[in-house]
Order: sequence, then C-alpha cells, then structure tokens
Amino acid sequence: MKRTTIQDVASAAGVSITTVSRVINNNYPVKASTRKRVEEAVDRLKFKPNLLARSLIQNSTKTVGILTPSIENLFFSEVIKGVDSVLKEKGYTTFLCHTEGEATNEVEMIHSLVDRRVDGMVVLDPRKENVVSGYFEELAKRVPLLLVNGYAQGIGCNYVLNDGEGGTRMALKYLISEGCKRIVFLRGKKSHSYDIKEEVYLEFMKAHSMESRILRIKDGNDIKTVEQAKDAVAGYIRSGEKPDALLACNDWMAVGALSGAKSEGYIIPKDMRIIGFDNTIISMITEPKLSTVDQQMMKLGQLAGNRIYKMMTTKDIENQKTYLETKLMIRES
Amino acid sequence: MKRTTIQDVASAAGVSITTVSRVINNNYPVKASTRKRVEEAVDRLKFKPNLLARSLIQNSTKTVGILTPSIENLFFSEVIKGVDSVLKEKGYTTFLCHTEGEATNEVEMIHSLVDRRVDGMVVLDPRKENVVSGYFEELAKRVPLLLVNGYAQGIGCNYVLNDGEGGTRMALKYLISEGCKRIVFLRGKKSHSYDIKEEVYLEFMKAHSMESRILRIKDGNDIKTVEQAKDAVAGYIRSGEKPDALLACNDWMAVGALSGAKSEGYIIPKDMRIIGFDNTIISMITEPKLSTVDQQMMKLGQLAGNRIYKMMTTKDIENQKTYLETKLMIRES
DNA sequence: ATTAATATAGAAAACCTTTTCTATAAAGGA
DNA sequence: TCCTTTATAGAAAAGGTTTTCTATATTAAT
Repeated sequence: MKRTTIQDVASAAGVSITTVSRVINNNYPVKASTRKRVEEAVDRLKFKPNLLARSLIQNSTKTVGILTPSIENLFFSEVIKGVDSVLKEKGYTTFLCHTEGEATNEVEMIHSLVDRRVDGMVVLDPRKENVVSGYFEELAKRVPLLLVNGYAQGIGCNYVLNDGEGGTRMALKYLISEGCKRIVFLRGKKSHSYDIKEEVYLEFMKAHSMESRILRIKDGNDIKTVEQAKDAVAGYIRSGEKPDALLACNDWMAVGALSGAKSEGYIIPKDMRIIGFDNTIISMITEPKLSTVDQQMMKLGQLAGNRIYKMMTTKDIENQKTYLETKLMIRES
Repeated sequence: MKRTTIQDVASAAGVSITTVSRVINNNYPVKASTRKRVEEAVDRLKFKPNLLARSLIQNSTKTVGILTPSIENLFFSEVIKGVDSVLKEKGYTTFLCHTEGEATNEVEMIHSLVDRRVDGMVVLDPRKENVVSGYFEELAKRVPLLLVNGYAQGIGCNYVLNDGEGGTRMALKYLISEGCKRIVFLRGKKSHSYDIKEEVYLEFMKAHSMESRILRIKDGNDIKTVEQAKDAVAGYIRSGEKPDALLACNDWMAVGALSGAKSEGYIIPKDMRIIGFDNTIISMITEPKLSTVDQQMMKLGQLAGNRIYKMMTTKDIENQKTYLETKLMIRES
C-alpha cells in the first residue's frame, strides 16, 4: 500500500505539486479558491508530507538527539524534561537515546544520529574517554553539539555544567560549621561529576587538616546503588569507625547511607549528619528527610535547550562554558 | 560547510556514484582494485551516507519509535531496555519519546514519528482515550504498531500485555490463605492497568463476602506518589480502621504504605501484610523487604521487540494479544 | 576467428519534497 | 489602446542516495 504523496494531492485538486507545496507551507500567495480546493484534497486524502524528502532538500530535520547514560535516574530525567520543554516550544522534536553509560554505545548512537542528520545533539554526562580522546571536539566541528556536565578541563566544546565543586565545598563548610570532625565521603561509580566532588573533598579536608576517608561502591549511579551504599556504610561503622558526618555523591547513595547507619544503631542526625546530592524527590520521603545539594536540574536542562537552539539557529558556535550554581538544602539529616 | 557526498567520493576515486554505492552496500560485484580505490576515498573523505536519502528511496528508516508515559518509572525503563536490546540486535535504531501521560502529547508525538517514517512503533501504556476513540486501530492500518499493556478489550490492535488480573488474584488469594480479613487496595492515578487491578479486587472481595475498601491518591504513578500513599495509609489507620493487609498498585506506593503504617505504630508484617506490584529494585531495599508481584518487565520488553520486528519484516500484522504471566514474590512484608 | 556468455561499470530513473525560474493572465497607468 | 506591473501558477532543478537498465570489455565456447 503506497502512501499518498504530494503528486496525488496535486492531481486530485487539479493543480501542480508546486501549488500544493505552497498551500501546505503557506509561504507564497495562492488564490483563495485554489487554496481551498487543495486543502480539501489534503484532508480527503489525509496527506502528510514526507519529512525525509523535506529534510533532504531543506538540509534540516528539525530534530535534536539527546544522549543520556540512564533513563531511570531522576537527575537525568529532570534535565531531559528541561531540554525537551524549551526545544518543543521552538518547534523541534527530540529523540532520546540511552547509552547505559557505555562509551562505545555513546559513539555508536551518536553516529546513528549524525547519519540521520539531526540538527543538533545534547550529550548528558559524556563518557570521559570520548571527551579526552578529542572525539567530541572533532564532532563539534561538524554538528552543533552541547555537552552537559562531564569532564571539561581544556576541552574545546560547548558546555553547560553544574557547579558540583561549589556544591561540595558548600556542604563541607556547613558540616564543619556544625562541628563535625570525621567527615567521610561516599563515592559513586565511574562518573566525572563524582571525580570532581572527590577531588574537592580531598583538597578541602587537607586544607582543614582533617583526615579524609572515602567509601567506594562498585556499580551503578542510581537506585541500584542503594543496597551497596548501605552495606558500605554499615560495614564501615561496624569496623569500629565513628564518622560524625557523611557526604554522598547523590541522593540514592545518601538513602543507602541513612539505612546503613540506622541499621547500626545510629540516630540521624544526632550521631551522624548526612548530606546527599541532587535534591531529588527521594530526599523528601526518607525518615528523617535528607539534607541535600540542589542541582537545579530542570533549570540546567532549560539552559541546555536554549543554548543548543542558539547554536543551531545562529551560527555562533563559539565555545562557551556555562556554570549553574548549586544550593544547599538543609532538611533533617 | 557542505558535507561530503557520494559524488565527492566518486570523483575522488575516479568512478561513478553507482560504483561507490555498490562498494558501500556490498551488494554487487566490484573489481578488487576499484573497490580498494573507493574504500580509500571513503576513508580519506570520511564519507557517511545520508540516511535521509537512503531511507527515501528504500522506503525504510530502520528506526522504531518507542512511546512511554514516563522515563523515570522503573517499570517502563525496564521494558524499554528489553525492547531496545532485541531491536538493536536486529539492526534497528530506537528513539524514545515520553508523553508525560498526556493523551494529546501521545498523538502529537506519534504524528511526528509517522511523518519521519519510522518503520514501526511501540506504545507503552497507551492512553485509554486514544485507544477507545479508535485512533490506534486506524493508525495500525498505516504503520506497524504494537501496544504494550493498556486497555485492550475488543480493540483491533496488536498487544503484548502483563496479566495484571492474574497477579492481583494471586496476591489476594495468598493474603486470604494467610488469614487476612480486612484487605484494602491502594489505588494509583489514572492508568488502565490500575483499573484492571481495582476491578479484580472488587470482584474478588465480593466473591469472598469481604468488605472492600479502596484508598485513592491523586497524582503520579511513580516515585512521586510515595508521600501521598504514606499520608493516605496513615490517615486511614488513624481514622480507627484496622486493616490487616494492603495490596498496592505498584512498589512505590507499597513503599509509601509501609512508611505510613510504620509511622502509626504498625509492625509489618505482624500487624498488616503489604504486597506491592512490579518487583522493582526498591522492593528489595525497604525494611522489611517488600513482597510484590513480579511483572517480568525485561521479558515483556523482549517479547514486544520480537513482535514488532516480525510485524515490520513479514507482513503478518494479524491482530494478536499475548499475555505474559506474573509471579508472586513473597518477601518479608 | 567468430559468437555467446560473463564480469564490470556507467547512465539514468526513481524516491518526495522545496525552491528557483519562467510564463501567463489580469490589472493598472499612460 | 498599448505597455508595465502585479497576481498567480506551472516547469524544472535540486537534494543524496539506490536500483534498474544499458554498455563495454573480457573471457569462454565453438
């Protein structure tokens, strides 16, 4: 069964395909009576222009691809919603690809998107391998590309980033001001944003002549880490350590930490303060409610959406790194 | 800056574009020496065929669209992974669109996908309005379309479904066998799968001459419901009721129920049994661990992936409804 | 040596639009 | 009435591929 084409409509309305095109796109004067005939034919035949053909000649698909390491992580899903909302309003369609955090998936999917001629791409938490290898810098020469978070040091790409550095420092300062002495850092799996936080933590502790201690978990940067985080913290406490504060890489891990500490008889926040990261909704449903660092994901996403839009429309692809500040949310932990 | 085209490669290699095409697609004999020259030119110019042009003539984009109401719900993300994995293996690229559960978004995005000529579409939890209006039945005539879950009664479409009905019945039977007398049902927001469970619950309770009681929450079918569920359950208990079992529409709500019951002094499972739905990872990290109904999301997704593949490749689009059985997972609640 | 078959490659059509260029008819100005 | 402008619409080119059809050179068969 063949789809109806512009030629079918033209024949039905007794005009040329040029005229049909003009009616559809409304970009050239057409006599009212002819327009009406064409519109009727379009409706009757349920004609929908083939966007492949249109894109081919206009050299634009009105489409942008979004890559994310995970679709079930509230941090990313919130950012994605932000990007989506502004791009949709500008008349773009977005397509989402999830890489599962695999560098090879990342380049594979990017190729797929480039081959399909998306007008632009937004990559959330790009894999460090691909960043430092120069892959993205090269890619950015051929297609509007925006990186969100990830390794950015000396990279010639457009970035929108959270100030995880500032957020970490803020949280640590707060803990110290509350009199905490033995602050441990709960580290998530491979992710550049976690690297940054870890660095800042180490440097900060050193500057304050305090002993640093990092708890590591093996896998996952989302809900799956909860159990591992719980075990890590419970084990740490059981080993005889007496931490009085814990900073976690994200809220899920903070949830795990909370659970682990409680299971060892700790009263939170009396015995130990806990601060998470991201201000996702989970931080509000624990008992006690989690203190956390707000990363303004929605705003980050909107910022990204507007930036990639500007990159696609104007030819201003000057490299630019925009940082979004974080906010400390003190709740009950 | 123009992209390099097949013509550029042809000129560079001193052959016709036909030959280049043949080398790329490897679908026609080409002399080894010429092939080599062409391949070198392709590499040197970094030529990537324009998939828009290819799709236009081949009338296939090797692409399938997946629609989901939510990207942060573990149920859907797991199903999506299942679909993805089989389709990727078959050489298809998938694009994800999230509708936020809005019927209008759903048709809008579907149109966008159809206009871009996807080879097929998988819609998770289609909105009931669009199902009963005949929209999907009409759509299915023009493009391979597979619905996963959602309203299916007397609808002429291809379906893959979870047997939520059986799962509900199984859970209720179990509760009764454990001696529970006052079983309440915790109902989630607008979603057909919840409607089914509710119906089964009411019918089952009636058949066993037990009083039925449904707790409703206003919003969300994911993590956002936790707090509402907690309040609903706590409020119910505080009002003087003494439920001895609770069946929730999904694990998140079960988490809320657990929290609400505990806050009212209930010991779980001694005072009240709780059974959730979905067997998501959260059901394993609560204290006590949640009993739940396993919906085999990954398998459901794989089933869907294979089915849509068959629909796209053979022309077998006979309507068919496949049900996947559910399993009761008894843990500690 | 001539003819038939085969291996290889190019020309051109096709896919479905948009857009530029050209043409005609109607209207306006002298 | 004749010329110029304007309103309207069609023809054809363009976009980048794949594919069918045709052509040539080479090999095999007689």
